[in-house]
Amino acid sequence: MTRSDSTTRDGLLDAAESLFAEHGFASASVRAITESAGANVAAVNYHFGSKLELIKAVLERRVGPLNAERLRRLDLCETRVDATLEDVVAAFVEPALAMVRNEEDRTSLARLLGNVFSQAGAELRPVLLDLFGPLIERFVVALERFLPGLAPRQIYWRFHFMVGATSFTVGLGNIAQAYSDGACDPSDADHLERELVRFVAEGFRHGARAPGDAS
Amino acid sequence: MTRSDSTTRDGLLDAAESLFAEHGFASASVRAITESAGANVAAVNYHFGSKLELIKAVLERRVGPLNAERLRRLDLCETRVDATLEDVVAAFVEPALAMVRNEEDRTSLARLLGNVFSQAGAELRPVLLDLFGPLIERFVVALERFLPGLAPRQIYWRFHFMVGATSFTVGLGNIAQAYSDGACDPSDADHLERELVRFVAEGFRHGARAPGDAS
DNA sequence: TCACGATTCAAACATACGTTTCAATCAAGT
DNA sequence: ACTTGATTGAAACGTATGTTTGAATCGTGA
Repeated sequence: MTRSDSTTRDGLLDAAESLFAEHGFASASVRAITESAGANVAAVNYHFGSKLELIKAVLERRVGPLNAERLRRLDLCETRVDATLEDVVAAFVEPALAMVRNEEDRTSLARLLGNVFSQAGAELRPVLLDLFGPLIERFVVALERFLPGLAPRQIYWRFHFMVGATSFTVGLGNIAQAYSDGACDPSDADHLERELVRFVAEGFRHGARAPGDAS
Repeated sequence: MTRSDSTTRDGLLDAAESLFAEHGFASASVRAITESAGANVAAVNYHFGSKLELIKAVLERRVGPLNAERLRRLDLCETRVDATLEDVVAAFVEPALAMVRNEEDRTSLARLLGNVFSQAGAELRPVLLDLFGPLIERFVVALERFLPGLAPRQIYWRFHFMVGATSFTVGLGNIAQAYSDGACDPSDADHLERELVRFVAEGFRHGARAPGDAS
């Protein structure tokens, strides 16, 4: 059995992802993870070297494809002349929301990624910056094209607000259902997507000139 | 020495707050907290009963006054006839940002509150809903007045987005400085406040009629 | 001065943690 | 069938965790 199709390894990643999402990185123990995966306690250290490396592997397995999809959609925005600010925002937001879509297991990957920044200790911060840094650069450049007249710090801050609103919604959208007495329905993904994209786009837009307006 | 002016008790709250913010609830140990407070290991269990009760006490000490201030400012909005949507948003956002303002110690209370929702395990969720439930109700009612024509679920979702953007900024505003190459300066609180309030207000506003317009 | 409740202290409690060890087992290659 | 390297298993490693204990200490009112 070669390293790339080890079912134990994948089982550990799945179990770890689920338990990290449910209890946080620190509180999900190696023992709970290996037991949930039906593997031996030593399996984590054999396949990944340490718990920290396990965390990195879990993150990279999800964040990589997610950000790749975001960039793919951003590319589309930049080639089409009729693209709008909403399209750029959707390129960032929708791939994240798509992970919660039709996801019966709410304790899984979605909440994990939503809370990744908040839960990440100092040792994970560099890893996250590596994973998100290039993405941020590309998005800010694209946004500048759609938001002439805004200072860089304004674009960066508003981008930050977008990340916050998106992460919070992906990670904790289900609690909105609780405190709104059911008015918020996270399973109505179409409505949620539309609301979030327009909320963010309008927030971005204010104070900027129309794209192409050089006045 | 009466219970209300125990310097050990307050020292524990201070130390716990700082360490919770820096390492998270799970990773900050009772031993590290008591040592940082210059107290005995048993002090936490003597004064609070358990680590979980300590966490609750730390939260209530900060969230109580914060939300009281938010409601005080919301009252002002509801009595003044010339209040705007921006004022309502500011009533929610600014008291939170004020905690980071002029705060040299970035590892302290601010980040703690920003990440409270994400870090809270299942056992803290009810506590948070108790602390924030009434606040949310009041704000949603106030927002409905300024946003006629919006469905309740729209107001609730956008409120959710506001909480996300605010929490993320309060808790992790310093990382924006990192990935923006210094373009974002969290110490320029005036600019940050203005940007966040307007971002959120414009996000709220879109699709609603003007206040008082019954068409 | 004494007594009493409140508080602090060092020490130990039982349990959980991440990790390591090394023998047993397995899947292929020869 | 035998060897070899990869993988798994049970057990133990050392350390850290939250909590409890019981004696020592403190402040204060009688």
